Amino acid sequence: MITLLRKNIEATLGQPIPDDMFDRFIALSFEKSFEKKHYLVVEGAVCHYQYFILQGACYSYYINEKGEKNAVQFALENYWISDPSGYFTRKKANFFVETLEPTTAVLLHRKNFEQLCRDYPLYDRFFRILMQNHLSSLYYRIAKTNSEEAAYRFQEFTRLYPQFIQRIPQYLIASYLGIAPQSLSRIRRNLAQQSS
Amino acid sequence: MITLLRKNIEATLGQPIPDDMFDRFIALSFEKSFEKKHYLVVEGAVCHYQYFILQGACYSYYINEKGEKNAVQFALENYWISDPSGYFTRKKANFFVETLEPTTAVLLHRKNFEQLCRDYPLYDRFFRILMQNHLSSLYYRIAKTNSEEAAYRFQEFTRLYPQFIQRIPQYLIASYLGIAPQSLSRIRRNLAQQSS
DNA sequence: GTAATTTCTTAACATAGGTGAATGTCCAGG
DNA sequence: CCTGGACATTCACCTATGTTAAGAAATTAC
Repeated sequence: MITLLRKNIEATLGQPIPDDMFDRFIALSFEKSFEKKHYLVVEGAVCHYQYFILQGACYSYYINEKGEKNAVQFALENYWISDPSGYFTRKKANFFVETLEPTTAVLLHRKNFEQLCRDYPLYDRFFRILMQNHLSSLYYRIAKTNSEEAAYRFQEFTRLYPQFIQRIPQYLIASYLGIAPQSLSRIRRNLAQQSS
Repeated sequence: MITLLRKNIEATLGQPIPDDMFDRFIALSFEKSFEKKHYLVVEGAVCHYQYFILQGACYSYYINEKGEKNAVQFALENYWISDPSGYFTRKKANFFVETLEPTTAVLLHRKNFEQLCRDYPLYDRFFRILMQNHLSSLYYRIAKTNSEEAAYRFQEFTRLYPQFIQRIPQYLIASYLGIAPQSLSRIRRNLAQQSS
């Protein structure tokens, strides 16, 4: 199952990596399984790990003043997830990360992440590219969120992430899109009627 | 004026850098001035440069199907701006970048950026941290956009970026916040009445 | 298998924010 | 100094989405 990680690194870098380089990653990380509804990261606590999902599903979210959950990111197999600002700055996490299914992940501690980058500068590059990709998709998302209607955003979401639709509860998708679950229900109904 | 760049790098890294390292940056980049309303990046074209603003102001935006401009990012002195996905991937830019004032910037070509990272791995780290910071603020922005009302978002914007309010036209701030310029006008009036 | 809980749907009503049009203000260029 | 264009404001009206509440459906726990 761990070969998924190697493939992820090589695909991101656009080149194969030597065995010793990958072995170093394995030596500095470890695999762990979690039950459904387990908190990987808790808001306000320090977030020590970055998670690469081998199996399962989880999501990060933030709770606003009114106490509403707002999904920020989803992660299935082959995705990385963490509290981006907390992990890198060692400050308190802004978001929660919680499993949606029984989940197995590779955990990389911040210290080991830094060690890894020192040992193999190619890992510095790997994480840089990972973040570039992340950044691009976030900009795209912001642009769409600010300028398109909810129905369009939902269609775009199903087009880009068809796997998510199957495995993630609808009320979380609604909050990811910035709308109420009832509104998403209504939108789905309208779209279904139109296409029939 | 170029010392602003050095300070930016050192502040981001959290450590001073040796002279030869900074000189290498100077050797691989160049300074250029632009008039107001000049396009630094054009959507659909390849974006070769990353810009560090020494003086002036510019913004990136995207145009949706209806032909509406949507501000994505603003940049004043001491800010970096580019088309994040186009610059790194060599693919076509998604966004425009345009000056709002006469602007002087340091231009770093993608090839030289890569050279720089090869010559000094600390630059790899610098750009990684730059992106981490960028990523954190984008996540924060998404979370707020999806869960807070426009009036709150505007107040948050003025709190975080008071300098922007002075120098950036209101209709662009409105589009950055995801609302119509008339709505921002209304919001400002309501806030002014409340506080008096 | 049944009860308890969580998620989804529907409907009626409320409201934030969009739209279009008119007017005002401020510059920059001739 | 005048004029055209860009930006900001206001208003009246409209629509997408939020809200509240209820019940249906699906999932989980015992």
